[in-house]
Amino acid sequence: MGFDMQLASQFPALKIREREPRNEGRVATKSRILAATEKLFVIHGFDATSLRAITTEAGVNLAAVNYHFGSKEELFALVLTHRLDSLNLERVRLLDALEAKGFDAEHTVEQLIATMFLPALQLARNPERGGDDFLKFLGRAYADPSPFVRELLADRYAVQDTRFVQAFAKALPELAVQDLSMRLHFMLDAISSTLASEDARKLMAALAATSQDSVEEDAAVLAHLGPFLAGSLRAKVNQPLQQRAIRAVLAFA
Amino acid sequence: MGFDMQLASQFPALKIREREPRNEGRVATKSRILAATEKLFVIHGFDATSLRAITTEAGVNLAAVNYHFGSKEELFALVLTHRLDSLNLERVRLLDALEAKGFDAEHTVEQLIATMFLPALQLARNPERGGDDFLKFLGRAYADPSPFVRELLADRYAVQDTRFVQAFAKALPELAVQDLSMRLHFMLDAISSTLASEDARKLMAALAATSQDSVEEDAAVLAHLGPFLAGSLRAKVNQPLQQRAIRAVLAFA
DNA sequence: TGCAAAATCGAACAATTGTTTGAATCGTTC
DNA sequence: GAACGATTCAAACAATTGTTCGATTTTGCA
Repeated sequence: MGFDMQLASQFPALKIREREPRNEGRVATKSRILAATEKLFVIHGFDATSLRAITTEAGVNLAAVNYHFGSKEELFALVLTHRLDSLNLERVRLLDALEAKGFDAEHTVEQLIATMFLPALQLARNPERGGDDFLKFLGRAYADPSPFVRELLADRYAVQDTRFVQAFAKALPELAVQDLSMRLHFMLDAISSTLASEDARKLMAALAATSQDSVEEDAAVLAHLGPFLAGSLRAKVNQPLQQRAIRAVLAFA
Repeated sequence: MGFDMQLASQFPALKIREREPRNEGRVATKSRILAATEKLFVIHGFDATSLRAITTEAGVNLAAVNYHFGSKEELFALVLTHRLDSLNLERVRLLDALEAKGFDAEHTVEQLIATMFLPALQLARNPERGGDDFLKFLGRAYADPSPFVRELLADRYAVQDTRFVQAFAKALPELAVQDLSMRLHFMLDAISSTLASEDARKLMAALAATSQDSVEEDAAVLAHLGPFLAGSLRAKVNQPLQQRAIRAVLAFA
């Protein structure tokens, strides 16, 4: 799977032995730890997941984590970025392809939304890439109060975020940057916390259940997500009639 | 006061009398703990906030928490529910008032959204009720992985949630329950995680900054939030043209 | 003022945390 | 088979956690 190569490129400072692992045992220890980490972080978060819980789940010695990964934080960062980087690359690749081809003038927003979420949907259906467990993990990470986790995510997302913000700004020139920024923020917050929430994920699974093909599933989910999110992005601000309606509520407070 | 206390502890023989009114001492200890707890939970979350950090911040003895509140969990529950209950009561009261008066037929959704969020906006401006620190705290609590926190919130919100879901369902009869449920879920997730995020809160503050009056501030924020959220709730699903646009994206994946 | 109850205090508790150590074991190469 | 590095292992590390204890001080009411 070439995990060690990714490992080395992402964390050059990490102490990794020169020698290629030749037996199955070493690789198995590392990957068992990674699998157990992903599983347990999903459930309990970063702080509440102990190394002992991880090593017990993985069936390896406690010291193995520090030996192979250096520290708990490095382990966490590796588990997170390992899959997240490929997800983000795919997102940007898709955006590049769409921009090269040109968007449908009428549905640029829907297409941008589809571009943002399609890679995640595909990842969710592929157990090899972590499946929907990883998405849940990602959602948890977004909500994690630990400053270390927050900084890590901010770094990893900074680049691709600006790409999409620019694309949306171009598609919605009539929307003030303030409003666009707020709405995109809402959108991403909603998506990420939804990924972490069990019932919402079941709901989305139900939306896709009617379809057979996996491509059809994606299309079905996006057909529900897209208009909903696009509607929020396109809404006009500050219409006088709405203002009056809101003041009717304020009158009672 | 702090000076006298220091003197008294260092030289008990001096017996300095700080003639405080009866309960003031007790209440001061309790409320100082509550204030410190709110502040620190906001920053670090439930697990990562130690009782020692709380008691140091509050300037009280470590044992005071267990003496006055029983346990860390009970302290947390008290801090949370103390303010949350009044917030939810206000929400439902406002909903009752609006339903009694009758909604504007054209803007029921905007009015419902205003009803949901106005009490929170008012609380945010009132330091006596916790100010926006409490909202931030609430947002954190929503995202907390600790099962104890999640169960606590589920209990507290179950009742009022159904009230609003029913109201929205009545206002949006053409929307499938599945979709309404998903969209409301998204909306609440977005709001709660936004409350916990520093930059998003500044953004909302900027929206309100143009106004003088506090009522005008609320109106301004709701004028930006309302259409945005209402737009998402009202969006039509599954339009053929949008379907085609989405498939254009799928073609690249 | 005196006395019981309430409150505060320092100290220690047992449990758990991430990490380190040094010896034992395994696998590969000479 | 010997040597050597990589890996595993049990054990202990120091630090931090929530909680409890008994003594002391403060307070409220007679």
